[in-house]
Amino acid sequence: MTLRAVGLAAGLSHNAPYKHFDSRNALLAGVAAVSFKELAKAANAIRTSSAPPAGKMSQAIGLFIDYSRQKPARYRLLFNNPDTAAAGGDLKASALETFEQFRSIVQECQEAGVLPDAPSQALASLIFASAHGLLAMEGNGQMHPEKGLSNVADSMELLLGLLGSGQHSRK
Amino acid sequence: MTLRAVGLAAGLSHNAPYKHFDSRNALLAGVAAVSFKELAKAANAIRTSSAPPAGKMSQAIGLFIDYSRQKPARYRLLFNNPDTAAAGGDLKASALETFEQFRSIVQECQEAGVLPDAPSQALASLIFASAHGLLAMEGNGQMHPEKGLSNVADSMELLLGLLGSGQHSRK
DNA sequence: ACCTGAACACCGTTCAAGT
DNA sequence: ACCTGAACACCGTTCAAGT
Repeated sequence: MTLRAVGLAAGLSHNAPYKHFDSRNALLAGVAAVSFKELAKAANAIRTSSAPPAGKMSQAIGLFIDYSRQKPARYRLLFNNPDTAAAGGDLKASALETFEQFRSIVQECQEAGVLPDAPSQALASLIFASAHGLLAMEGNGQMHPEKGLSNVADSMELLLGLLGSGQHSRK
Repeated sequence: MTLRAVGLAAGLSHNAPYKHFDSRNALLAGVAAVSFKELAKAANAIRTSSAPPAGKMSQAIGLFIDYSRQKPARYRLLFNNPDTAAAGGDLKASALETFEQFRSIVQECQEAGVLPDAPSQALASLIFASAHGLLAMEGNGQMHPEKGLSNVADSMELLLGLLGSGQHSRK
């Protein structure tokens, strides 16, 4: 993404963006902030739905997978960018809210006996990091069938299945 | 990394690199190729050591963690770069060999009953992707203690512990 | 208040020319 | 065979100037 292309797309000069943002990074931080707000909203809709815990988990994972595939550059901006991670304010708040929705779903799964006992934050972080790693590899084109890893969704199902087996439902 | 800096560091002109590599990407692919060869060698040393399977697994994970921390840019070049992933030849061969060493260690762990039954390739890919996701987040500065995820090694121990529990040693 | 145009210091890359 | 210097088409950023 070049600032010159942004100006052109807006029908303005190549440095018109500077009248609205301090720098290229500031513009990207603005984009990341509104994107994280959307994502937090979508995650909240999943968490507050009437689906069973395991269903919410699948939907949440699906949300990240779809986002990464439909908007790969945006996904990288949100989840694979040091500058975005270093930001504070609204951006950080929305990012933490998104994670909190996910953590809450993990906790529901634990209470339903489909995920093992462990601090829900640590387990949620681990599951998210796994999805993130798989999506990063897919985005980089590292998903070779030779590695037995040709599908993010299947890999996440394997993970959740292995974590879930050995659990007993406490319903 | 700029080609001009490379030329300067070698005491040559800014475009001397073009006499040895077709482009900036080609130079980076060359660096990636030798780096993957080193990594494959280190992974092989771990696999053929006399440590128990679980110990080899810890050492292999530690190898990636140390590499990411000591040479973060190199780690990203090897594991987070579309151009590197798209390369073939020596580079691809060394990358696949590194993965094969890791897969073999995973299989040993399965046979020792410390990792669950599953296709070893799929399980190895999943475990590696998890480590990769955690390392990417650490490298981006996304490892906030607020998320209960302040340490890559601890998170991987949690993963391996959860995968291992429910297994019975078959020795 | 918002925008433009020229300019600056960088890039990767190309190419003619040197030894 | 290997290297250099000038040049080209890009960047992000700055700044004086326009309305």
